[in-house]
This record gives sequence, structure tokens and C-alpha cells, in this order.
Amino acid sequence: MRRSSAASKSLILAAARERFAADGYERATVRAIAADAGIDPSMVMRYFGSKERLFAAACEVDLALPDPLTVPRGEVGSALVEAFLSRWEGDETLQILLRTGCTHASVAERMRSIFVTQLVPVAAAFTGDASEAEKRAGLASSQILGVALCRFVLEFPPVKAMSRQELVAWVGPTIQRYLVGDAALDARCGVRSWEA
Amino acid sequence: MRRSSAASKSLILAAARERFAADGYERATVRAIAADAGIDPSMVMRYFGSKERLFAAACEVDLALPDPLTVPRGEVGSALVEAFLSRWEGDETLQILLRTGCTHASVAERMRSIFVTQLVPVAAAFTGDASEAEKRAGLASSQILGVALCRFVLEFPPVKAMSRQELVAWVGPTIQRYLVGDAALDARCGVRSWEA
DNA sequence: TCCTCTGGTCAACAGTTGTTGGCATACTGC
DNA sequence: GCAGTATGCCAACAACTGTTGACCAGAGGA
Repeated sequence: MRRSSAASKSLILAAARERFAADGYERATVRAIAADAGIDPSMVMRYFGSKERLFAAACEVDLALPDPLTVPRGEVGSALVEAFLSRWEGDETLQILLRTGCTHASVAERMRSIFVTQLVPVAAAFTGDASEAEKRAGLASSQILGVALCRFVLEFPPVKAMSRQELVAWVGPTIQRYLVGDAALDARCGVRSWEA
Repeated sequence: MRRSSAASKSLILAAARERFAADGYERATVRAIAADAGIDPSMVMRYFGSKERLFAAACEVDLALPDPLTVPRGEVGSALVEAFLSRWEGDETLQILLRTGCTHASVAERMRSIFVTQLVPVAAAFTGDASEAEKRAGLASSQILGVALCRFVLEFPPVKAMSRQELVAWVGPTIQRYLVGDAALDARCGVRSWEA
């Protein structure tokens, strides 16, 4: 009895997260994960039942976004970008979701539900209209996921190289406009109003 | 001799594009592609040599972006968004690249090179500084790829449901600011200047 | 007519995958 | 001491993968 079962389990989980994040679902083989963890493949099955359930365990996530009501209205955009970057750099979970969500419908579905339960409420704090809140949250997601994609997954050199402050300075205002900007004003006279 | 070899080849290619776009590289098996095309798997190998070369043939792409000098300076953003949406809806190539680029380093590399050769020049038309052009092109990419991701791949309901004009109205100004906005002014007094 | 060339079918290969069951080993409680 | 249990290793499984080569059918020129 070298390790406790809990220790083995978390070893496997850590290795799995790394592999899933780096290679995606199919190419992260149970054997490779087990080898990384220094554990027999059969133990993976014993502890997690199947590869699919191991995957599910590997990508549990809570965005832990800042409460929109605790930050000044004019800084929601940059606060969100900050929060997302931290979250993204903190562990590999979001990378796993993004990488595998592109090819696995069930993971995409999961991302959609995360989006609905965690980002839509933020947008809803700034508008009474539920459908508009969804739209605004969707736009904000597109920009945030796009940054994550280019910076952490595709690794576009300039996006990867930009400092965090620089990124926040550029992208924050975009999110700000999407979330609390005045759409009507935008439409009327060209965008100008997300500082509101 | 039922079909010409060219006809078979393009049948296979069409089926391959669909499968790669829907399932990604690994789960789009040669057998499945061949079955879709109504052709024996061995013919796929005969015509394309290997699965990898079939994949390469399936995702040749030319963005055909508008020449930035032919559109009014104030409309570059919306013109680009329009162009990208058309390109994206036109065929499955970009979907293949995005879906598989998330898990395959070589495809990601290819996306990076497409980015450098096709988007950076657009940004460079508005600034003398090469490194700033890269940065601006990177930011624009992040927003454009993010929209594509949410609309065509992850299918976030609100982003998928938005009309094209609506999307252009929201996202166009963002791209405009990234490409031709005044960064110094942004930094000094809050963003306000991408109409320039 | 025969021969050849082209497009197509079929069966099989070697390797890898997720998954399973049996067997050894060490620790724990009696 | 012993039995029971939890942990780990090993070999094997069936299924599936990309890929190969042998063989067949029919068209077209000699």
C-alpha cells in the first residue's frame, strides 16, 4: 500500500487535466495519462469508471466571476477581463473545455450552460430586458473566448506576448461597451457611449 | 469504370470536409468519410496517399479579405466583419481549421501563418510601426475568431441567433477601434477615438 | 480477338484504444 | 499470529484505426 486511494486519484486527475488540456479528448489516452501519473491504466478505470467519467471529473469548473454590483459601473469591462485572465491562467480547466468543446457536442453544450448561468446574470445586472442581456453576454463571451483562444490555445504571437495590463486596456472597453453600452446610441451616431 | 478519377476525388474531398468540420480530425475516420462518399476506404488512400494528406487537401484556404485601401477608412471594421462572416458561411474550411486547430499544433501553426500573411497587412495599412500592426491584427483576430467560435462552433444561442447586420453593428466598431483607433488617446483618457 | 489500363472491391495486416479480470502485495484490525 | 481488505501490477480482450496488396470488371486501342 504505497499511496492512499485519494492520493492516487488526485495524481491521476492532475495528469488527466494536463493531457486533456494539451492534446484534447481523443489523443489524451488513458495509457498516457496513467503513465504521466506513474500509475497503471487499470487503476484509472478502477477509480473513475471510464475515460468519459475521468474527463467529466477533470473539467469541473466555477468561473467565480466578480459580482457586477461590487465594482464601479464604469469598470465592469476591465474587471471582467482581469477576472477571466486570472481564471484562465490559474488552472487548465478552461483550456480543456475550449479545446475539446470545439469537437465534442456535449462539451460545447456544457460551455453553453456555463455561459448562461454565469455570464448572462452579469449582463442582466445592467438591463431589464432578458433577451438583450443574453445578447450582450453573448457578445462579451465572443470577445473573451476569442482572446483566450488566440492567447492560450492558438498562441498568436502578438496576443500571447501582450502584457496583462495592455490586454485589459484594449479589451476592457470592448467588454464594457458590450455589457453596459448604449445600443440605441450606437446605432444612431456611431459607437461612442460605453463609458456611461 | 463508373466514375472518372477526378469525380471520385472531389466526392471524397466533399465528404471529408463535412466530416472534419463536424467531428474534428481523429473522429472523422477514413472509413466514415469513404462511406459518406459511397466509396471504398482503400480508394481514399489511393487518391490522397494518407489521411493526413487528405486533411491537408480538405483545408486549403484563402481568406480573400477586402483590400483595406478600397474601403473608406471609417468602415474598415464593418467591412472586415462582413467579409469574415461571408467567408465563414461560404464553406466549411474555416470551421475545420478552427475546430482542429484547438487540438493540433500543426493546424494552429497554419492558422498563425494565415493570420500573419492575411490579417497583419490589413492592420499595417494604418500604422507605420510593424510591431503595433501585429498587435492590432492580433486583437482584431481575437474578436473575429471569438465571434466565429460562439456563432458557428459552440453555437451560443444569442450569438447564433443575431442577424448579420446586428452582428456587424456591434462588432464592426470593435474591429475598427482595434485596427485604426488611437491607442495613445485610449490610454490617456479612456477609449473614445476609434472613429478617427 | 487480345492486351492494357483505369477504377473499384475485398480481405487482411499491424498497431492502438478503452476496458476487464486475475493475481500479487502490503497494510489494518483481531 | 491470522484473516480481511485495499492497493497495485500484469496480461489479455474485443473493437477500431490507418493502411496495404491481391484480385476483378469493363472500356479502348491494336
